Amino acid sequence: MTDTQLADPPYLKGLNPPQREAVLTTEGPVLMLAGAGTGKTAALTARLAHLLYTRKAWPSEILAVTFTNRAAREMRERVGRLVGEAVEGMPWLGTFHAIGAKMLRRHAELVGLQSNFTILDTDDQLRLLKQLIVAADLDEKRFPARALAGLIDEWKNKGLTPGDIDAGEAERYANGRGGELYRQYQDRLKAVNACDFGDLLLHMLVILRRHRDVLELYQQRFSYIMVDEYQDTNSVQYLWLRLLAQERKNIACVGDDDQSIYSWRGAQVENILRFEKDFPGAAVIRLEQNYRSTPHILGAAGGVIANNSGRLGKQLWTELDAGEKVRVLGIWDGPEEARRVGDEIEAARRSGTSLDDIAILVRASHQTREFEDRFIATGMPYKIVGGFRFYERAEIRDALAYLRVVNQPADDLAFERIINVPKRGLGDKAVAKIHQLARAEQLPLTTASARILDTDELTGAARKSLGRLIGDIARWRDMATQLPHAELARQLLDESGYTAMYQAEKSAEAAGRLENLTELVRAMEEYDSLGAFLEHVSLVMDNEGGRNDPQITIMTIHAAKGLEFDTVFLAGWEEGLFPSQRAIDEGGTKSLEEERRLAYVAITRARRRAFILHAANRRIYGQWTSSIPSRFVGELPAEHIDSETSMTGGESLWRANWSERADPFADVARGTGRGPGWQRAAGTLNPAKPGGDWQSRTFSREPARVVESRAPSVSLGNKGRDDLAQGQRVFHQKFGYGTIAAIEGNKLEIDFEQAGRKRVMDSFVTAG
DNA sequence: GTGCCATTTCTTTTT
DNA sequence: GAAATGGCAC
Repeated sequence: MTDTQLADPPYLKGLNPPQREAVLTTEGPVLMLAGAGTGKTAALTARLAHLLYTRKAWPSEILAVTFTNRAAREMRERVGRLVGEAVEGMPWLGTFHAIGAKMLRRHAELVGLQSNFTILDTDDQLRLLKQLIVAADLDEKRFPARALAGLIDEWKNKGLTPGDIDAGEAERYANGRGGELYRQYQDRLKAVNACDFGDLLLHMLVILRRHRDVLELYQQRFSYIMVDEYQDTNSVQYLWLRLLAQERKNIACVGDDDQSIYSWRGAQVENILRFEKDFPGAAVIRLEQNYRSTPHILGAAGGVIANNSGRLGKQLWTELDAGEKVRVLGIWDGPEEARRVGDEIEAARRSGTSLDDIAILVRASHQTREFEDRFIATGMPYKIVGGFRFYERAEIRDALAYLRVVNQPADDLAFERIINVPKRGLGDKAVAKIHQLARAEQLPLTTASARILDTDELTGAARKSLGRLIGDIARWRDMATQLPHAELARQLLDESGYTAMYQAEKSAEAAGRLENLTELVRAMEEYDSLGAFLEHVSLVMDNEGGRNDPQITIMTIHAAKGLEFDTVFLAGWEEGLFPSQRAIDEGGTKSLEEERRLAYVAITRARRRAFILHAANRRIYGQWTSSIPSRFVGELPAEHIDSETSMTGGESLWRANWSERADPFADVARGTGRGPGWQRAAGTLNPAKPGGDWQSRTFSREPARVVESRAPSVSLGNKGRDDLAQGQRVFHQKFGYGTIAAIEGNKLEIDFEQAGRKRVMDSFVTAG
């Protein structure tokens, strides 16, 4: 044993030369090109440990960014194992969004927010946008909120504020009104002291650009910057990093261009391809020894990805034994796929593989269902990662909305969500009135509600129940300062009648929802404050509720990135599903190459055994449709796979349908008009069946209905009114004409000709 | 204002 | 096939 080995700190043990180089090259820019399974995380964590161990930096001086919460958690754990307690002091290890949120809370006022701003989820975001679309007198059918949300997200990912949107960009929504709506949306967010996911990064970028002092503060603080999955950074993230690294240039980025699968979220593979230009003199280190997979698995994955163009190119190699070939199974339909996977899992379990080492990976989250049905029937323990997540469940979001209203009075979206849940007789009419007042006076909905109670705008029942709600909220806010927040949540759910609502409903579903609420309250106990808990919830949509007995993991390929399993089942490798129809129809080669990278990521998750399945028939939108095997199946090198089919009539029927065609994909690729490809594929399967009916259905749409003008009945600025005086005749939507008897601030006492004397807000009347 | 039934749309992928 | 929306009766 040599001295150097003796002197080696523990974190260098077992690292190969390039990995060591990556760890020890601490100064200056470093690009680590790390293929799948090449020990990238090991190198990254060792690097972190090295910086701490050699006292080059304090834990709080290292910025370490990951993409997923899981990756952040894993890194924290692994670093913890290497350096112990010190990891506790690493406040800047996390996802881009978590770090963005943390910074933004400190500087919120610079972009017109308060530091307790709410982070909106997609649901809130869509509701808000819908309101704006309706207010702008647009047909929400023709211009769906989703489309606008996607566009705004895209802009934010590019680092564009409303001011940066030119006419050409704005043209992409509602005949050029996209920019205007974007601005309105941002204004509304500010008004309710909220921001969306994109804002966490965009606001911070704006701040770093505009405020030199803030930028310098962080440039000083972060002696070292590390970025995981660099190939998935989008423009804002890139600009962010470039600003922060500009001074010291100690930035280490890790990535693999072959695993770039987030371009739909604005990721720019170019960022990684351009790194050496951005940071001249960068050390480029390649990790090419694969420690994860057998040669057959690597060969299969390599054969597929080789069909892509413009790759940086890496030569992955392994010392492992050849192992088993990848098995390609052609089966009849979706249920058989689930059955077949279940059987194979049973067999694997009998031969000693733990269920924890097995994963089923799918392209789209709805595919998990088929497996769930089967596994529930056979009693196979499984867990679904992604898909429907804990914090996205309706009851959880309702409960959170209550807490948000308590935590942040201006949270209008949360208030809207719970105002009539459980039902308390406050329907559209009442809500519209509150809205009207809130808009006219620029008030949060809760304040507007309190004010409207002073008037006769609302009738008996509604008024009473709104009064009670507002009173409750005030009381809960009071309680929040005294009670532990979990206890507050318990009482709140009780007193609001929310739990009672589900208790009254005696279904199994309701029981599950109540359980979820209990779990929510339990989870809250782990956080220091209500604010901290809500922050966690909005950034981490998953609840890592601990279960320890072995179970199979079912998840999307996207969710699986960065993970590995002994045995992996890749389901649904059919044209139209994987690659997805969208990719085939719209994105051209670029999208198809991304799908192919997804296939590459999928295969390389496997350590020892991989199964690839494709079904001939599948139910899509509730209709049975035929599909042909994915082109990626055809790209698997023959020497690395074993194919079999369980189709009736064996290989022959399969061949009769597909193999005789020179190019089985020609029909699909050519297409015959718009519409889902499986329908086109079905058409080619069954030429006798006319393809016209669905087409005519698509095109014989009735002309879009003209939406009635919904101009606000009262259009007022937020200034007090100087057009009203005692004795003046005024008009009120509900009470009709009347004469002002008294004015008290913005409250009016009016003698109505029909309705008698009432108190109303001035914003509800027009000078008559 | 609420509840029930008919019609329509929808499926990528995540922070 | 399901979930969300829209129309209609109570």
